[in-house]
Amino acid sequence: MSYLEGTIGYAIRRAQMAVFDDIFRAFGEHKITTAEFSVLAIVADNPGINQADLALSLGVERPRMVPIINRLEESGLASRLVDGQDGRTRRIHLTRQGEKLLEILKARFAEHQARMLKRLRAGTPDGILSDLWKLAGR
Amino acid sequence: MSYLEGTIGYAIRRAQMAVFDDIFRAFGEHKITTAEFSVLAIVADNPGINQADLALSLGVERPRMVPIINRLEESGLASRLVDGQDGRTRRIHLTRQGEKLLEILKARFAEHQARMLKRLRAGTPDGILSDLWKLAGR
DNA sequence: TATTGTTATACTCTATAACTATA
DNA sequence: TATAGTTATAGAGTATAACAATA
Repeated sequence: MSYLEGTIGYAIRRAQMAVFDDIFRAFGEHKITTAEFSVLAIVADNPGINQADLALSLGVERPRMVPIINRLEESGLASRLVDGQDGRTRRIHLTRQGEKLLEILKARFAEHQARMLKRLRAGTPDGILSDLWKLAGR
Repeated sequence: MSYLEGTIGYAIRRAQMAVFDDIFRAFGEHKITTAEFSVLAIVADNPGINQADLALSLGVERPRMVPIINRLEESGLASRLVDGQDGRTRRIHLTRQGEKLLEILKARFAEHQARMLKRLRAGTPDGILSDLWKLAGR
């Protein structure tokens, strides 16, 4: 094992590349990014959440939300609703179509996660580095 | 734990964000990116490696190497040497300065990795998800 | 003054395709 | 034809700063 392969930083990067690749393939024809999927999932669990809180949940800055929610809105998956009490905040909800798509994506995601857990079960358990490299597909 | 927090994909993204953040802070005033550090480390272990093989090692496309090695060369950390036998390939070597900086960065990196391993040892061991969230700092 | 959402801007990371020089 | 490196280009993803509307 090279120096780099013994570092958590490098191993986690390679693992994330492989995991995200598998998710993207799992979503297939729906062409939904992991960021969009995350927003759909959070909104489903927190109907009416605003964009600032969404950004906080995802650990990104507020402006990041604008293009993501724009695209979800344009695709008819989510909607912005101006709050009755506070005209500044937009409350995000899933449309019926968004809820339906999320169910499909969650099923695909479950298959993906099962594949990843299967990789982890392969070989002998041996700590985080070994786990990360298993996720990376090695 | 929310639906998203139970997914490997989301946990690994948050973990990578936290790990890379810690590395960047560890490198501090040297302002070296993880990609540059990776190249320095691979070249140190494989003096004379060419750019195509570097790209292969890192799992990125060849054009990615150009700006990275440009910057290392401009900073006086690495050098391109046209191969004597094959005029197409450039053999990458570290300069004395590059070797010296790499030693410093490796020391900083060791402290970083110790911090990460300390996080992993916190609490009860409970599989990859728990490990990833520990890396993420939660 | 402070906050929500937005716009403007820029920078990094990344890939693909096409080019050049060599083989 | 094929390969190594490069250039050109484009598209994500991200952040910061400044703005408009609202509180």
